[in-house]
Order: sequence, then C-alpha cells, then structure tokens
Amino acid sequence: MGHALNNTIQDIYIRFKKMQGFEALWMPGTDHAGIATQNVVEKKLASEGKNKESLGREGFLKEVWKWREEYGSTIINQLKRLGCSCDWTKTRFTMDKGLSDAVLEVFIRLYKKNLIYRGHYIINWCPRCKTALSDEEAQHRDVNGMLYHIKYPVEGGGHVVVATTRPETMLGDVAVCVNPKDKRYKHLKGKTAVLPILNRKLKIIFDKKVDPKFGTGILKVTPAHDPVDFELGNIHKLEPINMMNADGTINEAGGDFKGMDRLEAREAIIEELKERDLFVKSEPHKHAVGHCYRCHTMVEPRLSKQWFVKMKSLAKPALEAVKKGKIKFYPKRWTKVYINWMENIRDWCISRQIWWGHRIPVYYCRKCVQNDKIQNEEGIIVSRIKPDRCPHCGSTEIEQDPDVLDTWFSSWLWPFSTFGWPEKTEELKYFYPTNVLVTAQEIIFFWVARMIMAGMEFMKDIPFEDVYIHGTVRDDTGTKMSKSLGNIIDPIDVINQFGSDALRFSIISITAQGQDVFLSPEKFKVGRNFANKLWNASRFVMMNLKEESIKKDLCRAPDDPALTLADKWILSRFYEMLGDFTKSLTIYRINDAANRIYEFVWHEFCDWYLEIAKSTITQPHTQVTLYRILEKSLRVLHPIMPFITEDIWQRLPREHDADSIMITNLPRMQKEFISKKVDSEMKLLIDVIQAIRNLRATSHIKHDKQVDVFIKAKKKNIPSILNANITYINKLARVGNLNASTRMKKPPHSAVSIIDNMEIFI
RNA sequence: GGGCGGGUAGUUCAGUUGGUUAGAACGGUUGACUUACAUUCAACAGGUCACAGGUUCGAGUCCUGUCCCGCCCACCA
Repeated sequence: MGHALNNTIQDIYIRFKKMQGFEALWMPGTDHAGIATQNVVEKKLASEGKNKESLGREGFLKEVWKWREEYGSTIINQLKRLGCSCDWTKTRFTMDKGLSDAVLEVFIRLYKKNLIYRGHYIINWCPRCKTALSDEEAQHRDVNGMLYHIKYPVEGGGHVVVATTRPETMLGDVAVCVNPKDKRYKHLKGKTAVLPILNRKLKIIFDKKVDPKFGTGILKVTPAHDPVDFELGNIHKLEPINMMNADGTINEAGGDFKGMDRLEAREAIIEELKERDLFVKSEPHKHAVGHCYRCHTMVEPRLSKQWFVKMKSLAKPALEAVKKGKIKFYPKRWTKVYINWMENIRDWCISRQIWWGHRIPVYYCRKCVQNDKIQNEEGIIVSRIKPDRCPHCGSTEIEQDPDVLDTWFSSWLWPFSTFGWPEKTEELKYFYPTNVLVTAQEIIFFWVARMIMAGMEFMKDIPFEDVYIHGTVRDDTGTKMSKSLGNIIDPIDVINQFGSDALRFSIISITAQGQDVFLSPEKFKVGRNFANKLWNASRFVMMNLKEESIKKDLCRAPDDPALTLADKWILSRFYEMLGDFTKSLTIYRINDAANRIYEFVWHEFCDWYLEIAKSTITQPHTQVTLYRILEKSLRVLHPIMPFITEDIWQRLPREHDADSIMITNLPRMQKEFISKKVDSEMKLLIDVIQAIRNLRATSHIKHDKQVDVFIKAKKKNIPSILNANITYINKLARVGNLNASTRMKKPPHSAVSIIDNMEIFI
C-alpha cells in the first residue's frame, strides 16, 4: 500500500503537468533487490528440495532470472492497475545492460579517485542472509536485554567483574580494559586476567574509552565483534579472535560451544559460569540492537574484509546543493534530517556476500595474494572484464571477487544511468536534472541522499529539484504495514473491491502533507462514494443534455444577462476551486487539492446547483452551465481519478479535438468569473434555505407540507435579493408564500430563527 | 544521549503568514424511497484545542516550561 500511495502521488503530478502542457516523463522501473530476491529464491528452492550450493553460482542465477521473469512484473502490473501513466517503452531494471555498465564505470572511476577501498573492519553481519550490511541496512530497535556480570579470575589471586550484554562474545575476548583514572582498579596494572572456561590469558589494558560509570567499569575486549573493542585492539596491538561462523554459530575458537547458535551459546555459557561460581548477576538492560532490514534477524558486529566507499568528499557538494536551496524537501523538516546525516556521514560498506547483483569488478592474482593478505594493492586488478594476466607478475591465475555490490550502488545512479550515462545521450541532456522525486522517509538515506551525491559527482549537477516525502502507511492501530507482519492491505484487493479511482482518491484525501497514513479497508469508501456521486451526477446531466443547446460560447458569460444567479455562482465557485486546486498541488498539499474538488463537486455542484438546475433544466443557460461545469470538473479531477473521468468524458458531447481526456489541457483560469458579490448573494439564499429547513425540522413539519415564511431583514437589499430568487427558496425549502421586508412584526403562532441580518418566521 | 512528529468532537484527523461563531469524515440521534445517486438527501447533538505560565487589542496557531504517545539517529560494553 505504500507503493500505491507513492505511485498515486507520482501519477497525479505526471498527469497534472501533462495537462498543463509540459512534456512530463515518468520512467518506470525496478531494482533487483539483491538480498530480498536472493532470499525469496532460496526459499523457493528449499521448498523444492534444492539449494543454491548444489546449483552453483551460474545455475542459481539462472533460477533468479527465471523467478524475476515470472514474478518481477508484479510491480509493473500493479502500476498499470493503478492507472499510472508511465512511459512503458522506457521501463528500466537495475540489472539491465546499460545500467550495469554504469555501475562498472562508477566503481572504476571511484576506485581510481581513491574513493573506493578494501578494508578489514567491524561491519554489520546478518547471520541469516550471511552477508555484510551497510549501517543503514542494520536498523536499530530497542531490545529489553540483560546486562550480565561475570567474574574473570586474575592471575595471582582475586578476580575482576566485567559487565556485558553479549556473554557469548567472551569466546573472542583478548583483553580486559579499565579507565586509567579509575582508582578502584589501579592494582590491576601489569596483571593478567584469565578467560573463564577457555582459560585464555587476557592482558589487562588501560584506556579512557572505558566509562567507569557503566556496569562495573571493566570492559571485556572482543576486537572481532565490537566496534569499540576493535579500536582498542588496534591501539593496544591485540590480535582479534573471530569466534563466529557466517551463520551465527560458534566456530572452533569457541571450544566445546562450537556449532551452537550464538544465542544458544549464550544460555549454555551462563549455565556453565553459574556452575563454576563465576556468574555474579544479571540485570535488565534496555539497549538498541541492529536488525537486518530484510529478514529482521539480529545482526552481529563482525570483523570482516569488505569494500567501502569513502563518503566525506562525495557528501560535500551534495550537502551544499541542499543548503543553498537548489534541492528542496517537502515538508521542509526533512532538510534538517538530511543535513544532519550528511554532516556525520560514514563510509559505505558496498560488498555483499550474495550472488544476485552486480559482481564486484575486482580480480585477484593468486600469486600476488599470499595467505589472503594483500600487500600494497598488488594483486588487486580493477577491471571491466577479466584480465588475462596479472599486470604485476604476469600470472594467469586470476579470479574475480566473489561478492556483489549493494543494490543501492546501482540505484543511486538511477537519475542518469537510465538515460544511457556515461554516454551523452539526447535524453540525458533533455531530461536531466529532473523535477521531482516522490518517496518515503525511510528512503532518504538509502536512496535520496546517495542519488544527490552521485548526481553531483558524475553529472556535476543535482538529480532533481524537489523531494516530496510522503508519510508511512500504517494500519489503524498505527503499526507500519509490512509483509512480514501480515498487516498489509493489498492494493489489488482494494482495486477489485472499490476500484482504482476509489483507492487513489481515498488514500490521497486522507494523507496530509508528510503525515503518516492510518488505513483500514473502511476508509476506501470515501473514494468509492465520491466516484458513485460523480457518476450519478454525470448521468443526470447527460440524461437532460441536448447537444445543440450547449454549443454556446461562455466567454462573455460573466455579463451574460441570460445567466441566473445560480449559474454565475457555480461558475464563480468553480474558478475559485480551480485556483485553490492548482495552488495546492504546486506546493505539494495534495490532500487539500483532492478535498477541495470533492467539496466543490459534491457540496456545491451536486447539493445546490443541480437541485436548482432541475427547475430550469431545459433552458439554454442551465444546459450550457451544467455541461461546462461538469466537463471542466472532469478535467480538473482527472489527475486524481483518471478512469472514471475518462469514461464519463468519452460519453459527453465532444468539443475538443482530443480523443482522450488524458491529452486535454486543464481548464484555463478565468478570474473574471470569480465574483464576491455573486457568492455573497447566493450564500444569503443558502443561509435562508437552511434556516427554514432547520425550523421545519425542529417544528416537526412534514417534509411535503408547504409553509409560509416571513422574513424581517435588517438590510435594505436583502428583500430584493430574496424576491428575485424566490423560486429557489420555494423549491428547496418547500415554501408557499414568502414575505420579506425590513419592517415586520412577528406573526402569531410562529417559530423563529435568527441568522445574520434577519429574523425568519414560519 | 541527540533530533523530529504528534496530543483539537465518541473515533480518525484538517485548521497554511495570530483575526469574527474552531471544521470535515466516520460514528450517534431524528426525519425522508423529494422524478441522478440509500454508496443518497435533510436536520440535530458532540470541543476548557494535553497542562501551566508568558507575548498580544486578540492565541488552537507565537515563546518558555511540564506531562504523555510515536518515530528517527547515536560504538555506553
């Protein structure tokens, strides 16, 4: 449903801009969603009793492509069902040849600029997906964990107590650390602690990174499984010990715990510590733990050799572009979020240990790479194609890096790679930079920020001017909709039940700018009922329309003596609405635009004008006005409800050359129709009619009984306005005789209602 | 720890730069098959705008503080 909201917004703008005469291009496309897709295909294989290892890399990729052909069109089909007016001939996919070439080009350029490097660092590791993740892909959630206090014996007698949330990582401990200023532990200087169970000797080191106030003030140091510990390890020259396999099980470093899952090992270790009387206590401790954004498994910080992009220099121009206002966020508040992130940006881990994606264009010479330790870049060959020989030693034993790139490493090039970059194509010249990016807040870091960086780096220009951030779609309890939680509302189901237009209108009308959307199936009735109303109103107009009587030109209409007050009023209201509608869309207040035309069509056109029109339906002025207002309203509404407006429009008498409402223009603004005087006179009538209806209802007068009404007005012009339009009052309020004047006594046995400037008696 | 969003009718929310009587939808009550529409029409009831101060002729709106709810970011193990 998030996609439905997103795509509806995009389609509204594309249609709106097209109808304003612009050449608006909506290029549809999809990314290859590396980890997610690989997971799905692996699951599918598992259900067939196969696995990717037995198929081999090539065989597996064949399966993924097959899957993609079968199911990959789902998103595109949804777009079509929604009515999205994309240019389908330009559909792109991140694994297309052209886009893949762009990825290679970018990798090589950044590598040559020293902005891509390979390094041994603590990264976020998903034990289920068995791959590294970027910082953004590890989503932190508060977890009610435990802080465990454990005794570590000290050689020569005594012990220290360390505090940890992940006791299982003790299997990788290489030291114990205290703050040098902590007086409690001065005596530990020069001593050695002993790791329980494994009996590994642990150096006791001193570093001010340790907060004496936290826990016991003693930190166990696990350089291979914690970022701070890793730094400590570097500073104090400690050799890290990796105690975990790729799947999160304990490896041979863990002695008897080998083979256990990390969480299983945690329990087992605590048990063992208890038996040895080394367990002090555990206390509840709330802390944020990273979770894989694809499978929600708890990620493990893990020392690993990965490829990174240096971000600082890329971020600089991208930051400037936003600070200088070249790119604007709507709502504005996201600007700060963006700036804050960009100013604190960290290097981007781009290698993934999966098979589905763009394979890293790096080759290693086996001879130069000894013992898996690469010295001084020798043995690393970055190349578009596999080189025959190593340029250093001439060896032919060359193999490609097995990893693929982060999916976002292709997505961030989208605004220009889709137009054929690095070729200087006509399309690229014509359409870049683009105007607007519509997306959700969770995508700002993943995609928006990176697209801006890539645009500035490779195109030397912004990729888009406006970034519209819409809210998150939640269910009616406020929980984010997601497949894994099973609380999604499938847009296709809604379309089948209520129709595309109903879906589009409903979701737009309840989405205030940038606010989250709380959805329940009930809410789609708004749009359905509106479509129904519009349909019936149109049916009524068409039933009564005589084609020859609508040919009249309305251009000189503001002064046309044939037009009645009601005619002038609905025209005035229409153009006022048109102005508001256009303005709201321009400033990305889409729900205002939707609700404005809803209000106009339902409560002004249908409730009042149509009712009034019934009594003069055959007269030319009514015929023309009915037709014009309906036809123009359809065009205004078309960007939001393309299907029903097209259908009705096709049935109406034609006055345009266009074969479809899609290629007509929005009604031209004609301010001369907007009249305060007309509006206020009509409002007077409406107020009177409502007051009379109110009196009738509260006096329990049968609805079909005619009543006589007396009105005492405080202003001289009121009686004449009322008398001039007495037929409206007679019909809409079921009034027999109406007597209005500035002087009047309260008639006997009457009920009274007092409104602005008059008293009404019946 | 830092930041952001929100607290307005029974419910879900609008309320743009301060300006008459704070709006809508849904729900509720009452009445109506009024010749486009019961997926409808008419009418009614419902609010100390979280709380406390302040600025102002005037505050739902601006300022300060407090209390709740939600979200994001962050290497206190």
